[in-house]
Amino acid sequence: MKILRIKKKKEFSKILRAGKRAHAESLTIVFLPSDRLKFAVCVGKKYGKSVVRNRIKRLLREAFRAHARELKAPCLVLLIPRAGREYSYHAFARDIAKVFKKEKLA
RNA sequence: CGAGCGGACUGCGCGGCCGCGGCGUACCCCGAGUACGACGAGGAAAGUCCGGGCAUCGCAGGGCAGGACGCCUGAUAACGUCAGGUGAAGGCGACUUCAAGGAAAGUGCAACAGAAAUAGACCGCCGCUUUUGCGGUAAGGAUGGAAAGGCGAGGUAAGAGCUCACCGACGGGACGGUAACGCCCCGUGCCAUGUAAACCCCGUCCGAUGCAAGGUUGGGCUGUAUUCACACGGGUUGCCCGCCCGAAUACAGCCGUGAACACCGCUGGAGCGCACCGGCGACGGUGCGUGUAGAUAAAUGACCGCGCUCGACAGAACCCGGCUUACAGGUCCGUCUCGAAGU
RNA sequence: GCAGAGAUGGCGGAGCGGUCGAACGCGCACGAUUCGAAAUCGUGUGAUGCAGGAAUGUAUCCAAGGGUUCAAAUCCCUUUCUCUGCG
Repeated sequence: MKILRIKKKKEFSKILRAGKRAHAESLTIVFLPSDRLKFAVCVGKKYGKSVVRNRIKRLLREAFRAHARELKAPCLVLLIPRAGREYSYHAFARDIAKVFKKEKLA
């Protein structure tokens, strides 16, 4: 399954309006069933300087990529990290897997 | 050996594996396809504080207003930058720091204190007069950031550049230097505080807007209304003059419609490296070599192994030249400086 | 990315070279009024260090650091943070 990016503003507002939210310790996941597998990460200015924001985005993208193959059905996914002091790949990966299992997507 | 000063450089490395970005090549089921290949953030990419390129509006013509800079000479595309000097301040020294023009063009301001603040007599001192006042005086006291150069001697009723020496200031001249300025000589008893990062004066410079600039495609027709060639409307920098345009704007109807989109701008440029030549230097010239990010919800990460000093500040967004600020450490250079010891 | 504005007591917000620790309003504390409360009226009210039994006195502080000036919340420079506009 090809992994695509969500880019248009219309798609973002559609997910935020109709999607389902799932909360974990390190992040919040918003998802909506669709015909294609697409995702995006949401990292605004409140998370820190550009270096910090880029770091968070990379970790989230990598964590999602690692677990995306486990998904049964294609859907639109939005990853929103919880603002804090420490951000780690392992925490993100663990929580993504946990949410997929809990919501019976995987 | 210890403590410094100045300058230059560097900014974890190597291997494996799964991914990311545009580019090139190949293949196919031609599509936001697949495979392979080389390449892929910084010294500050930052702050946006200056200067340019570039682009559009315009025509850039003038005046006023406004802004920036400010010792001298040079470098440069340009600068508020850089280099070499001058002066002042600091350091034993190597060296470092400085918005460093003009206060006899004018205006303003200088609270409180103090007798008095750009002008003067409170105490004191001296003379006259006799209960007190009048005059002289800027040595001393007291206030203040500042009280009409400082200090010593002469002089005097007491004093005072009143006179003289030295220092300072101002004016003139000679010499050296492109110049800032330095140095020497002569003269003037010395017309007079500070502030120009207060207004200002003098000199030099500045059109406006910033890639969300801007360009390509983004349709055509009809009707109505308003304003208008005897100076009205619109545009032009804040204002005035002047100049430019001849049409502009709004609404309605019909067909057309991806449009907060796509492509261009978008990286070959005052480019980088080396050598030689000119120059104290900034820098310039010549020759040879080199091809080195270009995203747009926005590319560098995860895991494993090894090494060590255990990895700081930090992420390109049109491009350059500077400035400023942040930064774990490490390396190199100097007929550099001071101190100690030895010879 | 580009352009611009601001930061003053617990909060809002004047002051823009001297008498300014700083107007005014809100809040807070105490008092009056009331059986009690609200409303109203009056008085007071910044923080920290040092001295003092206390009253009080004194030094520093207007985002932070430096500069100009006799004197800076105010003028100049640098930094930090906050806010606004721009197809």
